Amino acid sequence: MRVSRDQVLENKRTILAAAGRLFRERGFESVTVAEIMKSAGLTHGGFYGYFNSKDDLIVQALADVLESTGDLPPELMALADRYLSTAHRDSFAIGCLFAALSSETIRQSGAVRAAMTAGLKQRIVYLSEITPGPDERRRRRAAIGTWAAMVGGLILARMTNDSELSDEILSRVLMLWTRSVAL
Amino acid sequence: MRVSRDQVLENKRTILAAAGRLFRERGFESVTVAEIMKSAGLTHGGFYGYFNSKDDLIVQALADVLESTGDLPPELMALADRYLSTAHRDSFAIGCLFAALSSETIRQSGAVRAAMTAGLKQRIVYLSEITPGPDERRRRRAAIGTWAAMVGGLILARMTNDSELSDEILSRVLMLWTRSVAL
DNA sequence: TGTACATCAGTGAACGCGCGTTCACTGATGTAC
DNA sequence: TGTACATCAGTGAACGCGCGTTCACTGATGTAC
Repeated sequence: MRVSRDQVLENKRTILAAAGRLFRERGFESVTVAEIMKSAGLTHGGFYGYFNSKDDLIVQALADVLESTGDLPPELMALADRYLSTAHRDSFAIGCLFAALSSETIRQSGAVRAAMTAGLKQRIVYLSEITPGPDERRRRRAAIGTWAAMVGGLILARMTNDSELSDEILSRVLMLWTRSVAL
Repeated sequence: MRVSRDQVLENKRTILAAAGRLFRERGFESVTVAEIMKSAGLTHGGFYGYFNSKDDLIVQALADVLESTGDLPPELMALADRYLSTAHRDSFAIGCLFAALSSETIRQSGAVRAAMTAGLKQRIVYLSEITPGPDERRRRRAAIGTWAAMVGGLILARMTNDSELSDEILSRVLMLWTRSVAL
């Protein structure tokens, strides 16, 4: 059942996208290779034609998600508004990789952590650019603080099973640093 | 090989402490029941005399860690200084539960998430008390923002495998909100 | 352009292995007299 | 207080099950003429 070369390329993209979604939804460990392949419309046996191991897939899937950042708002308020929205909180599968997988990444291989680190650096640079401030050092410092608060807020809002507290965390984190940016 | 009732109570404490350490170090899934029991000086077969399941142990171990908060500094600066220290970043096993397990907790059972939520509420209340501010609403809002930034900062600092960036995140998050508190 | 063969992407059964959980057994602790 | 028996915490072998990974096979694609 050989398929065309174009089909191979498309299959790889499909597998990576499925893995990116599933990992964010359920974490690295509980998602199986067979599930990912099925989600991509294939059987598990073909997996090792595309990747050396599950770990190899994780690295490539993370890089894939981090590269295709989608449409980031070019303005800080809009970005924070969207990032700290209940919609983002409730959509793991297509949401922020850091909020979904950060504490699991800690225990992954060096290659996985390197992929996440590269993405983190990109985001800090991007945030620095759209953050107001008198000079680059202070803009970068503010950007790191903002990013930490947003990621931490989203993670805590997702962690709790008390929906009222969850909403409160999102809105208060947003409110708090909105004011500090306005200063 | 029956043991005394006092020994039973002590064994349970030992098991919970070992589980608390191991889970923070390596996550819920990759730590095995046998490992936990061995770490407590017992064999795995005895596990189900103490707990109904691994999930039951997770719930109890989290509650155990969250109750024995240890010695929290009564002053905000000291707390943040310690929380965002490189020492805390590098000691998973005895460090903050939220930074170590937050994104894994999201996928756990309702009972596990409830245990973490209770701990989260306690911390927010405690932080509100030691946070300066004109009224309670604003102190609580500041406390939630501070906590989000601290947890997020620690998680991102642990996630990256670039030690320079990691140090930078810790120090800049600390610096940033130190200034906002001082305002 | 059409045909014959070589290549190789995908299939699905099978493999080890490790894990959570169960269970018959052991022997020290607790109890009744 | 001392003795005889019942209890039950702990042991370690065994069980299913699911997972990552391998492999012989299939048949459509790509290539050489």
